[in-house]
Amino acid sequence: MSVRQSLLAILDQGPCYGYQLRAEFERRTGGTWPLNVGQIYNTLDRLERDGLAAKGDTDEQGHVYWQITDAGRADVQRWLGAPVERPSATRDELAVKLAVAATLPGVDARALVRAQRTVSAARLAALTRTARTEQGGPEGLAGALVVDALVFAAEAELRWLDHAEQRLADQPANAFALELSDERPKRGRPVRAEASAA
Amino acid sequence: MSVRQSLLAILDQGPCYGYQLRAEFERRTGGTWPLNVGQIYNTLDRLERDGLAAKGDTDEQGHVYWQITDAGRADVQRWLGAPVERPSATRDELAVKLAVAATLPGVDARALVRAQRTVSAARLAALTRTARTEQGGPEGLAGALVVDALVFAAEAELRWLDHAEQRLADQPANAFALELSDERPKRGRPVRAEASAA
DNA sequence: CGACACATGTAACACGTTACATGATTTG
DNA sequence: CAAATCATGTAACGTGTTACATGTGTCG
Repeated sequence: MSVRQSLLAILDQGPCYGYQLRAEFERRTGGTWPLNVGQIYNTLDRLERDGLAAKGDTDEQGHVYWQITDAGRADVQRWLGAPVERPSATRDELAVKLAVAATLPGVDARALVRAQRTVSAARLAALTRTARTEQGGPEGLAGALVVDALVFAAEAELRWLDHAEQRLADQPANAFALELSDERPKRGRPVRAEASAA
Repeated sequence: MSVRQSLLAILDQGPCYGYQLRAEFERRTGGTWPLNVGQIYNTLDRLERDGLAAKGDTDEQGHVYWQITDAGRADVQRWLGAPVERPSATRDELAVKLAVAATLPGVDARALVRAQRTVSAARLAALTRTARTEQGGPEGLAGALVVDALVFAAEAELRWLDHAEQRLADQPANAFALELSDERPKRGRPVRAEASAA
């Protein structure tokens, strides 16, 4: 969703052609997330399908310019006006993995945590290095913002891993282990506690 | 990817039927991420297509049991053996949005940050409340692990938002603003600095 | 000329997600 | 009986992602 919305927001600044949109997106996000060009045209087609953008004129140089529509402008305003809501928290791949792994009887969860920690720490170090290298100027500022977000997230990941190892260490070896539940749940209407309305 | 892999890892514990898989997944992740049942059957079909699981026998009660295959077992081992690698950092929806928004001339980025902060703080508070309520026992432990991950992430998000507001406050109002770049990049082979190998 | 970047586009796929249809079973 | 849950499954869609085909213009 964020690519689509970002491209639309950029289109709101004025007509653009495909390659230009990619350049603008990468410029405004510090080049942290490279975009496959194909995705641009893809997304543009979908925006057109949804009536948020329209294929416009073609340059003397052959550049195909796209324009935002009124509906698109409204969509951008809605996007910028509303905070990002994570649907009961986006599933975090690492958290899912660790939680599931910790409940598997045969798995050494602590080893997993330690291995992950090494990788995550290396990533944080690399990010910190990047953060120091960030340039000045508007583009650099935006880029710094993004890198900071990644740094903060990486730090949180590390803290969580340490915290998780502590928890695992506090418990006997297989305290998290879960066998497959054999309970055959009874079908049918469950027993309700008390009377409901009317 | 995490749902798919998790289901496969659970299947590695023994044959399961659809509903059971959902129950196991939710049990092992503290019920934090509810799963639509349809997705289970969907995923099972895809696992079968990829040769990682196979449709097995049917119960007297009509339960359709699925089994993991050898290839599936190998896949689980690979999954558990390798750390989670974020492809140059998964795009963070909030970071993208804020970075792009900050570079749009007409947008009040600080207001955006403040609005987001309110929402994020509320989420953190709710999570903290959940964390306190977590139950004991293996399931509770796994659930606590997950909630902790969310708490750490939410804290990082808040810290980043504050940090971002600081950065925005330090700069003159439109320091981040970026016009559409008018540079028409020249086509053709770019000028290389020096000679390359061979 | 050949390599390479610019530029547009198509086709397919992956995973996740939801809506819907169907039926059995149990309980109020 | 009616309602609710358990249970299986189908069909469609959305975004993101990649591979591929095609062509143009420039520079060495």
